[in-house]
Amino acid sequence: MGMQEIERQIEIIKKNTVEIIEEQELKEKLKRSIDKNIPLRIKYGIDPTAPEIHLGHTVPIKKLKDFQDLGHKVLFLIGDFTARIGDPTGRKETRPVISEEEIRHNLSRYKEQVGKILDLSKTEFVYNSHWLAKLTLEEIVKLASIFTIAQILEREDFFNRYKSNKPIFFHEFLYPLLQGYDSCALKADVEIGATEQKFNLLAGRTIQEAFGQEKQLVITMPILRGTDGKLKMSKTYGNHIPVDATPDDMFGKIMSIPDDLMEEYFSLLTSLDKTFFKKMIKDNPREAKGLLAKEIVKEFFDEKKAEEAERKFDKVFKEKQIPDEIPEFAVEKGEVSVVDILFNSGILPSKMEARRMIIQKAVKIDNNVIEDPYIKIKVRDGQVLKVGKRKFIRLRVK
RNA sequence: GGGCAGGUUGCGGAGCGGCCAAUCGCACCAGACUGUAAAUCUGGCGGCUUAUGCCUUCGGAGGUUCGAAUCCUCCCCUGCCCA
Repeated sequence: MGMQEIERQIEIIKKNTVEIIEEQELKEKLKRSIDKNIPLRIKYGIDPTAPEIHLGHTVPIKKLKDFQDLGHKVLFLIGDFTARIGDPTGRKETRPVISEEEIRHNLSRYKEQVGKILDLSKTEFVYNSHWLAKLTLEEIVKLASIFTIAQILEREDFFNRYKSNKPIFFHEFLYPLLQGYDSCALKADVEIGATEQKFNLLAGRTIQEAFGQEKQLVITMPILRGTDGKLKMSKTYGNHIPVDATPDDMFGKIMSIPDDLMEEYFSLLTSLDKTFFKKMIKDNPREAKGLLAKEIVKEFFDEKKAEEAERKFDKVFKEKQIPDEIPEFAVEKGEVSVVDILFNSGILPSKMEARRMIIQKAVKIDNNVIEDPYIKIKVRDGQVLKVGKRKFIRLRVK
């Protein structure tokens, strides 16, 4: 049974991965795990400053779920200490220390979101401040002595910044070292991360070895592109789909992705058969996208919610009707400036913007385009004001 | 510590005494076209009760000038080179 079980597990583990370093080590670790009945320790770390998980994060988290289903132990690392440094991207510098309270708050949010994929009762949440805050200077120096500057500069981000005369702060060098040290502290057998994490993940191996531990396996997962179809999904780029979006919102966002992205989403975010969805994308892209959206919503909510989201979506965008529930805004009796309504209801950020929208014929009342930016109207109770394609507001007379 | 080059509206990057709310590209928003797609085309993209008007903005604080993002002084920050 041993060999077959190993092969079975490897097949599941390999799905959707970009790279496994080293596959031979995986076999050995699995063999020992099965023989001795000791689960592998699977590490995955996140940055707790942004307590919002999006579909991009779910790609590696789904891999964790695979491991969990195979009986291994998932260690979900909250990088509360490393967050103070910030994973070097050149975008942000040292971040403020987050408070105990924020951490606790964020953790509950994480659990809620991660719980949509992982079995929380089998997941251990750990904080790296527990060991990193206690490091002595001596230990830090030892850590720093494991790498040369040239090695650290191999990291793509550092290299690019160095080359283009952009600032690299010394503490940023610490980030991969500390992340690697986390692997020691956790005695990780496997660390999972997106491909962009490869350098940090490999640092874990080096550091574990330097500390006399067995090296962790590194499994890299593809980076999901965002709704724009170009850049990686990230809140900073505004192209993300949050896990805790409403079903309707999630559905809508998925429908807005470019066609080219469908295959990637099907493959990384659903468990549908590849031949099946490939054919469907080719034959009927619109239908395929609808199915994709429904499948993903179903994964995070349930079938009923998914179908409802689809219905609402079709209603607004296919049939061009007014959505079921829209926000209301009360206006005075008598003549009211449309610009004022647009601004005061919060639907647009400024009056200038409101005027521009009207000039661009983006504003409609009960489906009649408003042309005059200075017009005042007498509102009838229940009229619907529409801006662009997706902003609606129902007017109520006070 | 010294020398040089820089810090401009979300980002990149022009401007270098008035015509600058500030070229342009990206992002974003709207319209047309559609499958709410994408691509493309067009327009917009600091704010203000409607403006040949006013206010805020070009690292920070002062100053010169009728007038400064543009000149001067000091300060802060970044890169490169030297030590």
